[in-house]
Amino acid sequence: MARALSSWPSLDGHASVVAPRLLGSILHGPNGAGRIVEVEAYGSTDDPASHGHKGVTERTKTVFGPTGFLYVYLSYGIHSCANVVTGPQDEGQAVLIRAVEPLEVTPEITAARSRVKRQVDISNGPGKLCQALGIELGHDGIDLQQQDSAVRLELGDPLDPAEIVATTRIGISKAAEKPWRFYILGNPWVSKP
DNA sequence: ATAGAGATTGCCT
DNA sequence: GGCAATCTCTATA
Repeated sequence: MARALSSWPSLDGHASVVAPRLLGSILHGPNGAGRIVEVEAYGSTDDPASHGHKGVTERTKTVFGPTGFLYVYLSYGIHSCANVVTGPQDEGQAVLIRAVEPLEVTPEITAARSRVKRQVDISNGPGKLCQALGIELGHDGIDLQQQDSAVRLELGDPLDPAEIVATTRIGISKAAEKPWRFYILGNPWVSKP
């Protein structure tokens, strides 16, 4: 039995495998673009901390959709957080983008993050980068591979493993021991080096 | 129906 | 360092 080929083969693996592969890639949003410097993997049935763990809901249906699509959810009822759907379709896996380094701090980004004091506070957190790049709930479910999407992903070459740090995830209580947070060693935009 | 936790952030003391 | 803001989902009645 062959299953349908993924439209984006390099993302068609377990989130914990795909996550480090996304480091160094460019995320484009309405306000500008940023280089991904920190991510976290969320699995499905193997990961109690994942939104996909308990099956499809109105909020999480995108996670069970095609690989390479954007999953945006509202965190604490306030902040948008952006994820890349990975893994075989219908499994409910995704990679949370936790921090980006802006390629250029555009006027739109500055306006969206006008209260920051330190430069890195523009986008060194999952809610912050969404606000900076202009990613909102309404972008949930769009195809990151399409060139004309409001939010899209430009895959870069895989980084040297020596540049990547793997450690535990932040802000969760379940499955907190899994080393599924990945960031670029020495990058100042990482939220918690 | 109601209560409580949650992949966060920013302002307060 | 503490805590409010405020949406979604789950558990309990």
